[in-house]
Amino acid sequence: MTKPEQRRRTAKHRLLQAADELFYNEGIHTVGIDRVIAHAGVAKGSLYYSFTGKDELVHEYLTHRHGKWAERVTAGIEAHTDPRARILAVYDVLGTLFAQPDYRGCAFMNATAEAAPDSVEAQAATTFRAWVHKLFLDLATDGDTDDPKQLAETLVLLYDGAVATAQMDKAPEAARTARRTAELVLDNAGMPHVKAGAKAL
Amino acid sequence: MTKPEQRRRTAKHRLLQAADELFYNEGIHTVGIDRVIAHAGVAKGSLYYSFTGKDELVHEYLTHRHGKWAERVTAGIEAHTDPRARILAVYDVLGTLFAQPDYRGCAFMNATAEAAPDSVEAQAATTFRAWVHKLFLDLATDGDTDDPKQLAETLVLLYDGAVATAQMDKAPEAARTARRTAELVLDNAGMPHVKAGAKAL
DNA sequence: CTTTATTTAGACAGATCTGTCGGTTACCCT
DNA sequence: AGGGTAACCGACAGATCTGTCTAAATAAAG
Repeated sequence: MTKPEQRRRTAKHRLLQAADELFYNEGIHTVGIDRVIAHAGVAKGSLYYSFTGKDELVHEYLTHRHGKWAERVTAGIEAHTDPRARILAVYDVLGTLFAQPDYRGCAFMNATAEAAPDSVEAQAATTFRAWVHKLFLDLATDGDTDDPKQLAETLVLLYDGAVATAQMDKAPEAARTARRTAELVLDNAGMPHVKAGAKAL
Repeated sequence: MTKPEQRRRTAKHRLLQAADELFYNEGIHTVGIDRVIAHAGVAKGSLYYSFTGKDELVHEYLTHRHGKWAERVTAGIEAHTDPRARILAVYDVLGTLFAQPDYRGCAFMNATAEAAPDSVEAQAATTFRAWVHKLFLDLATDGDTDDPKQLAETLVLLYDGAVATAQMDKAPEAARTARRTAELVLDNAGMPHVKAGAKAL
């Protein structure tokens, strides 16, 4: 709006981008739609033309966060073939996340913190958590261990621990701590070390 | 208020109690002072007579949470003398916390999620985190290990992981997962197992 | 070019939220 | 009894927040 430069993307897209930045950085309840439309450089009418209301905007914000994060994690995993390396890769991706200067924790944990039990936030958080669990359960099942389910639970806990510690203490190194501990857990579960190459990519 | 029964405790005390319940269960930004005074059965004037404003109420809410939790953890620790047992006791206390039906995560993590950088919430969270780190660093130093600092970091990560997982998945068993993993970490750090009794309390 | 979809600006309603103020009532201590 | 503190009630100001609406400008598409 500031300048009559040609409209970059659609209003809906810009709203989503503004919502992503503001909701993540400052919290969902904290940020009003006035702030969102101002940051997007868009009229208020466009928000209610593109979305049914703030709830839908929040829902799409979380959905997109989920999608982007899943892509990033999947890419990190798929760079390796060895089951053990694929698991550890998740914590390396976490490390790159924590290194971002604007890191402010998991969008779903933060949303849950201020969400009512049956809100869109809680809904999105539930499907996100299902994804996290499936992720680690699949990875753990690919390894040759006694109790992949318990292993997966432990890996999820290390994942959550890294995310929370990194946020609360502004400590990006939590990713390495989690990774180191994960290695210990994998050793204990009888997950074999890398045999040959697999440094793919 | 409902009945003219003799005033139970002071208005300030009831406000604090109401704030504790509502802020913890529903979030700080979500709950307005009208809800707080209604739940406390107290006039609005009493709030601004006892506190300078909502911020102070929030600050005292978090301070009291900190104090009560510290007491509880300390009590759990002091039931043991063996360094290893004292560390593991923390995760057992977490287990009793998660078992509470109203458990909704760490008040300080939740507060941080919706807090501005220099808010009272952020302030209280900082001193809480300092306490957590000192707690584990002291415990780790008491054990006879090579790198107590790194050990403490790992234990904090497991603590945070348990707290976060238990909240997100409504999974109280995360405490046992964290404890099990902590044992593994302690073994690896060369922390000796219980020699004799210490099953105090 | 003409129709349709998208976007804009701003005013407005209705709710809610924090904080203030004035006047009144109950309690405690001396 | 008297004086001060604590608590009450309710109304109000001012801000903010979600959502609606109108009417016009602009883009896209046939």
